[in-house]
Amino acid sequence: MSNTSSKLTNNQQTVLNLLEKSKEPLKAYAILYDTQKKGIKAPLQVYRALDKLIEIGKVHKIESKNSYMACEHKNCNSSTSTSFLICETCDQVSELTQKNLPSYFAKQSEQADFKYAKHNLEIFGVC
Amino acid sequence: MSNTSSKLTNNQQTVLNLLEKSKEPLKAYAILYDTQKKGIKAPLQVYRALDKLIEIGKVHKIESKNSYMACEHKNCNSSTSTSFLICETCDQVSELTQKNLPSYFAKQSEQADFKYAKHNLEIFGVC
DNA sequence: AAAAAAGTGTTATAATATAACATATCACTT
DNA sequence: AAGTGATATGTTATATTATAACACTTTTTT
Repeated sequence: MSNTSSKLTNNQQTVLNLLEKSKEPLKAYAILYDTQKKGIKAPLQVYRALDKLIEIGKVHKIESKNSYMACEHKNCNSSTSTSFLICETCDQVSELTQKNLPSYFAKQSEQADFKYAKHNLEIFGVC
Repeated sequence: MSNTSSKLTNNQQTVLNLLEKSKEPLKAYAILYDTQKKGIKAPLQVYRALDKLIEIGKVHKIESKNSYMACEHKNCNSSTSTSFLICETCDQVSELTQKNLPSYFAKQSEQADFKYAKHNLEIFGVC
């Protein structure tokens, strides 16, 4: 079965629903706490759901915060590059949607003899 | 005393020396292990040294790898933005030195009604 | 020398994440 | 519809990463 059409399992859907309702990124153990009533009982169940959701591009990890957020883009189905705007005042995170970032970074990388594959960009500031 | 002229303490110098010798970024507990002969015995000693070194800009954290590396730039004394080229083949990490990245990101951010302050960029590929 | 600031050493513990394994479910082929 | 392989689950235990708290020491400034 291809990733892009995969139906989510119960645990995956439970975690995704929670993340989609949240205004800020959530930490794994916060997700665990908030999904206990839905039958998720152990960290591994959360991490496994997150792994899959990240793999299919529905969720991104914000590395500098060890937090996870639902992808804001409709029908996203890739888990490659990510670009975030992280508000240091209100903790909200939004995605920067710049189609040309990869090519820009590819060019910059090339000047350093480096072959660009993907990136993670975290911009901090105030929204 | 100003940060820029601060002499390092023994623990700080020990950790910095190790990072400067290393070809790849090191994890905190690897640093701990490698500095035991120099008298560093507990995780906190490592983390405290790292905190200070990061604060004065001598060390950067690579968030996606929970690893730390010495800054490659001479006389670096700031701990603001960081930009890395991370080789997925050999695990080496180098810093991208692009003076114009901050202004580029500031411009991109502005288009999303976001006030840029600093950034962390991690580019993955092959060196 | 006194006071303030920064760093140390130590123990304990918090927070984040994965290993291992037995079982169950899914979805495709025949 | 049964067999098969891939994927997901539930569970316990444990690994990895990082900080809290506290008494003490050293350094810097006054």
